[in-house]
Amino acid sequence: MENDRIRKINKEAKIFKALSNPVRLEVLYCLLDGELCVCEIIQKLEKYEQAHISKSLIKLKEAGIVKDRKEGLNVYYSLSMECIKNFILCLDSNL
Amino acid sequence: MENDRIRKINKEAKIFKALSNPVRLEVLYCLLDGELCVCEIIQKLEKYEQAHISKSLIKLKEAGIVKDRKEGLNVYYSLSMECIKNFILCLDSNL
DNA sequence: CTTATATATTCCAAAAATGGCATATTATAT
DNA sequence: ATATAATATGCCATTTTTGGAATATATAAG
Repeated sequence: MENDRIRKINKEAKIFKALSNPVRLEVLYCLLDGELCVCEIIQKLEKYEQAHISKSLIKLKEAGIVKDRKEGLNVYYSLSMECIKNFILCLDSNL
Repeated sequence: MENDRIRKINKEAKIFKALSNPVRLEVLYCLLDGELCVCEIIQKLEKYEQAHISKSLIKLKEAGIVKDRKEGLNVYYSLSMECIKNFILCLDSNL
């Protein structure tokens, strides 16, 4: 159906929108090598506020780019799309 | 230098931002199979205004995603990054 | 039950994106 | 010089995003 195509495009647009912000990209970079808890990401990106990083992760999650997993007090995030990592690395080597 | 990293991230964010809009994505889809002039894109996407499509192409161009080539009255646009097509196709098969 | 730690949420003003409409530019042909 | 076709640009009201500061929630430990 034509509507499927439109739904797909909108979903893709949402993915790209989630990636269109430098802070969210930095957060994503942190996850390229594997799962991290929020606190570890906060340590790596200390220049940003905790709330900012939390919001960034949630936006990435809503777009389906990362998934999360709760363990005690911590929440662990990791990439959930193979495509994304490849693309980021491809961009990286071409910019 | 650390600044290089930041410049790179900002450039990537710009690329993602350019792709974060459904109309611009539809325009990009038109170009996946090769070069087209603006008038051909307008025909394919007749539901959108000419000005809207023109602006979309320019935004994609500013992000470095497409390049253009003038020939008489026409302007031909085409993809300028290999990564992008691969990523779009990968997304497409996973959504 | 109180405290501490990790993470998420709310509120909000400033900044940026969106898209419609009108208009401008550029190139070609007559 | 004029007309026409293809494309780009400017203006602008509306919507959306951004990020800071404060606050809330959840889990664990004492």
